Amino acid sequence: MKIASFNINGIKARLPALLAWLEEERPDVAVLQELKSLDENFPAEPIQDLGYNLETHGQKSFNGVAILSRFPLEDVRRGLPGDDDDEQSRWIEALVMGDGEPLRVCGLYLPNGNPAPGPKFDYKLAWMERLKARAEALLAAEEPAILAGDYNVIPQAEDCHDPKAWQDDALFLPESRAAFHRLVNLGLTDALRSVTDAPGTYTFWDYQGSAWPRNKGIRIDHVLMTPQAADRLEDCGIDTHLRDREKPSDHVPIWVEMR
DNA sequence: ATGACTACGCCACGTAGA
Repeated sequence: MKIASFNINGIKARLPALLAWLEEERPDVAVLQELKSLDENFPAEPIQDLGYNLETHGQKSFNGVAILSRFPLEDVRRGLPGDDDDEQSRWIEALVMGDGEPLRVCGLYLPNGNPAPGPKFDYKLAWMERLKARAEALLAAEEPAILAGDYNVIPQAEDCHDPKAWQDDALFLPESRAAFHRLVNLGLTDALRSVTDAPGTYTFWDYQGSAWPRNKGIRIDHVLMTPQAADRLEDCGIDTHLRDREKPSDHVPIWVEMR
């Protein structure tokens, strides 16, 4: 089973690119971020026509997450628990009912947090505390689960082209990295780092300043797995080639192959 | 270097992204 995460930076602007990628790579499950669309405006039909069940959690203009699956989805939950006043659409999860044991797939779009310090950074750190609480519950269940998405955190210096350029950024500040490591240290596996320790492995390149041709990227899209899911991990990769296409997202997909 | 992209939305230029 192949599960992928892709920050598409606008479903309306990116539909052709998304459909082409789905047809080529044929992930069994995909979580999407930055839909920037209300659910009622989401172009569901062309995606369903490719054989995907679809669950969205959108909002106007910003944010927005979705799960696509060739298998039936059950127990779909929208919104990260822990703050009933949080109106930003950044979390969706569901049970993927494949051939074997059900797999819980969580799709997340973690807040950017800039400028830091400030209220947006406070929101980011509070959101990460809630994420940790949800992860603790998933781990306590001792079931296969993956948390995939745009984490907006550069975990370590080797995950960015120029650490100095990012040292004051909310994506790389010590508080953000510490919160990410507290999450992983609960007992989750960073899928990409379990298959390679190569530096220069990125998932995002800014549109500005020729960041892509100069490979001035950062690794901020991650797949974290509970032990029961990590035991089934066969491979993990990044579809870097999509960044070379017409009208690309500034992110590229990351995927895992599981038994 | 007062630069720099792209998507969105009360459709014009401000906000947000990272």
